[in-house]
Amino acid sequence: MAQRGAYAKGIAKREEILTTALEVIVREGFSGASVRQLADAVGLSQAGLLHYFSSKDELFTEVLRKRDEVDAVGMDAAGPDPASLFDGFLALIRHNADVPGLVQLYVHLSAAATDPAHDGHEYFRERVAQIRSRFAPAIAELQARGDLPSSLEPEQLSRILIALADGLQEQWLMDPSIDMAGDIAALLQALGLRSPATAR
Amino acid sequence: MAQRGAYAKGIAKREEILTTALEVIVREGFSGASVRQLADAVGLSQAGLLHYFSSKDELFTEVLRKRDEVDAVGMDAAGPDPASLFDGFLALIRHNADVPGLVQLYVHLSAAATDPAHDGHEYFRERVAQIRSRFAPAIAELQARGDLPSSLEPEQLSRILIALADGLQEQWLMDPSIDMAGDIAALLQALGLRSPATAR
DNA sequence: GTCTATACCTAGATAGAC
DNA sequence: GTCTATCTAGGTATAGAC
Repeated sequence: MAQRGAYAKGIAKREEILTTALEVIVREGFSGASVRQLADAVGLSQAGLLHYFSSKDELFTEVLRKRDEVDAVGMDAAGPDPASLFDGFLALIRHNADVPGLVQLYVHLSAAATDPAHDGHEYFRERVAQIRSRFAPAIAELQARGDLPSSLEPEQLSRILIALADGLQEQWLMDPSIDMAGDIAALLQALGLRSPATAR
Repeated sequence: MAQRGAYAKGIAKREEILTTALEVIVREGFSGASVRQLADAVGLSQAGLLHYFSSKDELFTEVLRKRDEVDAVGMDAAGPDPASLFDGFLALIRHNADVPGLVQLYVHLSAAATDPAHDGHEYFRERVAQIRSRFAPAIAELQARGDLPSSLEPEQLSRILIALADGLQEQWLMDPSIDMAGDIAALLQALGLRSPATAR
């Protein structure tokens, strides 16, 4: 099955490219990283690299998707308590402070992807929707338990937390001395949440 | 004084360019607005326009500064009550929903300006610092009055509100059905604030 | 199916004429 | 102060070798 073999090889190469790109961005940051630059790192020509991706924007979107996969490993270890979802959320944000290059990529791309014509538009829409659909039930449960104010819609608080995380990443890039996870934890605490993550 | 005259004319032209650019962006949106495009609208060549600005990024940064000037007119009408500061803040955000082009410009530029080499870097740093220095005292006063929880540092809550507004603008561009000001007002209310702005 | 080489296009920057 | 012309960088498209 020559076809099957070649196909599998293509998939593998794609994965290899994404993994390498992720490493390069973590190591050297994303300051206007060009396709040629990444192509060099992978040992391909620029056109060779774009054989696997339809555009620069798609390539970088896939890099983020790859990052999500890697991060999900640590995130999915959420316990039965709804509050533990926030623990994972905060752990992720704490982790972000160790990979400024990826934060740059994320901030840059999420801004560009607001354009419906951008190759990453759907990815970001789905990402927000997915996080919201995870958060909302946990929030509702915590509200029922009296650990979060019921005046906020669960979907609304989800949106707020996502927006807050995004905005703080931007501010953190401008001034790395701020504590992104600390700020979010403090807000959750001020809203009445009690959990390991907000405990100081 | 020919020099003086020429100087004044240059200033005036600069203002004219910024005003026109603002109008164009409001009217046609900022979807990869190019320098040439704006130059056409002003009746100049691309090089002619860049005679007044050192780069594209500086030009667009100045457009935002111009927007701030215009907006400040409505914002500075804050009353003596510290809570009225939030009224102005929310009014501004409500107004943003009427000018998607400017929100696009803001989101795009604030992401790009996280790079210290970006011409708008200092502008955004100062902008955040300025808003923070306005918010913090008002927050402290509201905390003393028991209208906001004291567990949050005033500077911290300032950062949170700025980040939230920025993040919501991004989400709103992705999905204009969300109510940016409504979400922020709901959060302030959940934190205990009572004011005209949060009243429904 | 994988990849190189090359040519192309857009767009910002810059030099120099007027 | 403003233009034309040119330079450069970078993303994209295509032809064709393997």
